[in-house]
Amino acid sequence: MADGRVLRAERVRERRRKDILATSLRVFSEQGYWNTSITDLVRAAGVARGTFYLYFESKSSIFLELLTNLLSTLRGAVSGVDPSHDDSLEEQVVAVVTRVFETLQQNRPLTRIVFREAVGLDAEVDAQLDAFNRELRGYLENTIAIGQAMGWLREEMDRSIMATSVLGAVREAVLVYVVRGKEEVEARKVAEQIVAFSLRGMTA
Amino acid sequence: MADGRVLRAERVRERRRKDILATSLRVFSEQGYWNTSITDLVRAAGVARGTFYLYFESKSSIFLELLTNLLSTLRGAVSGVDPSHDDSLEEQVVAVVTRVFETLQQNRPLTRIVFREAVGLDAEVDAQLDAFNRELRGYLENTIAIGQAMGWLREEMDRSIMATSVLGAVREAVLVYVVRGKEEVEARKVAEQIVAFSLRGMTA
Amino acid sequence: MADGRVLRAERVRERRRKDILATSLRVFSEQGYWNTSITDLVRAAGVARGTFYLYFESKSSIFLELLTNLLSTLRGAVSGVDPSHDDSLEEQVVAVVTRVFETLQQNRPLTRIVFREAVGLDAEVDAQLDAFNRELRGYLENTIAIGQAMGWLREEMDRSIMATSVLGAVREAVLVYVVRGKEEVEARKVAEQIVAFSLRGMTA
Amino acid sequence: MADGRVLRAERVRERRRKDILATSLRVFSEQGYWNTSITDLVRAAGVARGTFYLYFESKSSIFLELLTNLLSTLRGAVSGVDPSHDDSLEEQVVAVVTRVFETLQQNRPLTRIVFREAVGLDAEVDAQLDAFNRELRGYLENTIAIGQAMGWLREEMDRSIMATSVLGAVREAVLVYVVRGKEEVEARKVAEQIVAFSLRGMTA
DNA sequence: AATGAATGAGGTTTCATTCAT
DNA sequence: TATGAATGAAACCTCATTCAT
Repeated sequence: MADGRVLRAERVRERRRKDILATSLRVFSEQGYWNTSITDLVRAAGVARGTFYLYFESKSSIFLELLTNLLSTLRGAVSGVDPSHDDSLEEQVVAVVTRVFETLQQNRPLTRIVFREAVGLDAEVDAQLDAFNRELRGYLENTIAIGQAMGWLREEMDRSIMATSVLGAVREAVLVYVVRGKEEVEARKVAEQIVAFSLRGMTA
Repeated sequence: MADGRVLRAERVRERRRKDILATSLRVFSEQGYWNTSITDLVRAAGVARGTFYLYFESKSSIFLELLTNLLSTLRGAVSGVDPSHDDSLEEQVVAVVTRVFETLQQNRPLTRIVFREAVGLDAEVDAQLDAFNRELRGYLENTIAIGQAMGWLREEMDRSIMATSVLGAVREAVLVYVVRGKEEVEARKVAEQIVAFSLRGMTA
Repeated sequence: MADGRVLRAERVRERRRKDILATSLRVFSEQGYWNTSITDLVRAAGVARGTFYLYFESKSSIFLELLTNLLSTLRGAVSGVDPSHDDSLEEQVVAVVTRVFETLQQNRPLTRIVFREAVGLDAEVDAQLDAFNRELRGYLENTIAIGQAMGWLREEMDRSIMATSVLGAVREAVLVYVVRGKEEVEARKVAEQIVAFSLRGMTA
Repeated sequence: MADGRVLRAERVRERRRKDILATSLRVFSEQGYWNTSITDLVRAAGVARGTFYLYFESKSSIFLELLTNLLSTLRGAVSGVDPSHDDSLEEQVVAVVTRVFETLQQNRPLTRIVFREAVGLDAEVDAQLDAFNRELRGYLENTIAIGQAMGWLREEMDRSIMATSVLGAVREAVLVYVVRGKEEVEARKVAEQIVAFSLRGMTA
């Protein structure tokens, strides 16, 4: 009995937390982080000022939580390539880029904020983003190294430049087609083209 | 006589304006836009609070001016390719990217702010950035169109994706080597590699 | 049966009330009234916030109750002198002061708070303190009047001043030896000296 | 010219500071420190909230300043006794007590707050009060030592108790006649009686 | 009776901008 | 023109108290 009550309370609490997170996300994405006040957040969530602080420590902490969620979802979308896999390496890379793209498409508001103004917001936020960027570059350089070892990718090209270029191409595509773009594009198609571009370039 | 006085006053005025702009740029780049107060700016410039408002309308307007300066310098660095020119098209593109890169290297503090937190700061700032981005994409798509017309670049690839990828590759390189990087890299070398990557891809 | 249940509930209730009072006293004395929050009190008592309000009306009311307890204990320690008693008047006064001193020593935490910050806390608290102070002065002036009537104390001295001085001497001793002092002093010895001082002064 | 302007501004500034101090003192003494908000202070002073912070760091800092003022005035009123002086020692002590009393009478609102709620308000405030109390006791014990050396005061009495009792008598008199009392009493008369009490006691 | 989530008034402080000098 | 004191809206956050469960 008592347990039932406690459990239910727990669920309600969790639900309320999610609500505040969700409405805050919306408000942040509409107004931008710096132009959003705690007042805006609580008004949107329909709770009292104090209630906000019952669930979150501060404005930056709720943002950090939103960011952490996105990054962890993204980490799930990124997986290493496997030369012994049935699929070709190119197909595997296309699959990863597609998943990343889809993940971001499914989290457009959040993607929008993170891409627009996450940088320089807060020391902890910066640290998380830096860490994620390092992970991404590490993953990319590693993948490129495998490709080079297999004789698939050119040996003479600087790995750092290649990783940078690929990352930039993907990032810009996200900016153009997810953050700025109005209508949704087909993730797989974009991914295929970016990968084709990255592998074979533009020359005929 | 009076004219001399007026002229001199004009020069003094112009000089002071430049001073405030320069010190504000430094402070913004050190602390970030949102963490910088008018107090910080006037203290750094050594003028009174009121004086600041004699020269600039508001905190966001001085930032807008700094941004406008950078964008106009960048516009100068970007020039169209000319098929009838002596230099090869690739050489011309490398030259443009090199100039852009060098320009940003020479304006590191400003580049840093613009890349980190210019977005979402203010409607006018956003508009300027959007316009510039559109210009860049337009220039790129145009260049690609020329390349395709000459049979130099693949016909079957989506121009928008190509423009996006190239722009992203350059932007990321700026982020990595100018904004984040500690030591200065050789602009020409980076440009050559990005262009090589973009034209011929990574595959052997 | 039912009666037994009711009685037991009553006892539990009383016990819990005492618990909250006791832990609150400790917390108040450690942190001071104004630096103590209801959160501190309920955390220390191990009850829910709402429970606190089942037993006490407000933060100031629990303090008032603590104060009332101390004052009523103190009232018990103060008793009138009796000229027809076997003990000398001086001995009787020494006994009273000793008892007061001991009472306060036994309630150091409470004494500490009352002496430090009871004043200006709340209208009702102020009223209680005023009433007690008036009682004390009344008792003292009365005792002095008896002494004067018996020819024991000087006629020409202002009774109000004498009462004030004695009260102040005792109060300061409490401040120095109970509130501020680390180690416990012997109540009787202090009492004897204060009385000696008050009766015969410092001159040789 | 410029100097005149600067000087005048300085004076205005100083005047405004004094104004805020004076009205704050009044409000504190009327409502008590803890029941007074910055809003109360600025409303009473007729300045904007921000203006307050132009002159004072915080609520506790303005209180600290008021306290420091009173303590420094009091320090001026307390001076050592001099056995070789023409006036008798008793007369000298009476003079000191009178001056202290008068000083406090002239600063009734401030005296009221300090006596009522200065303790436990803030670490720095506590430190100042502690230091002053130690000074007072030191001065008193020293004076008593001189009296004992001259054979004027009893040797067998504990100096600490004597100092405590005298200090308490004076403090209580201040409480009764300055802090609580409605009409002003004659400082000299009270001082004479307290000193008489302290020197020769109450017995006939 | 007991709980603790929710409330919202009110706290202190900051800061972009104005304006009298 | 230059100054910097003054402004006051609005920021973030706390906490005594209430109330649905």
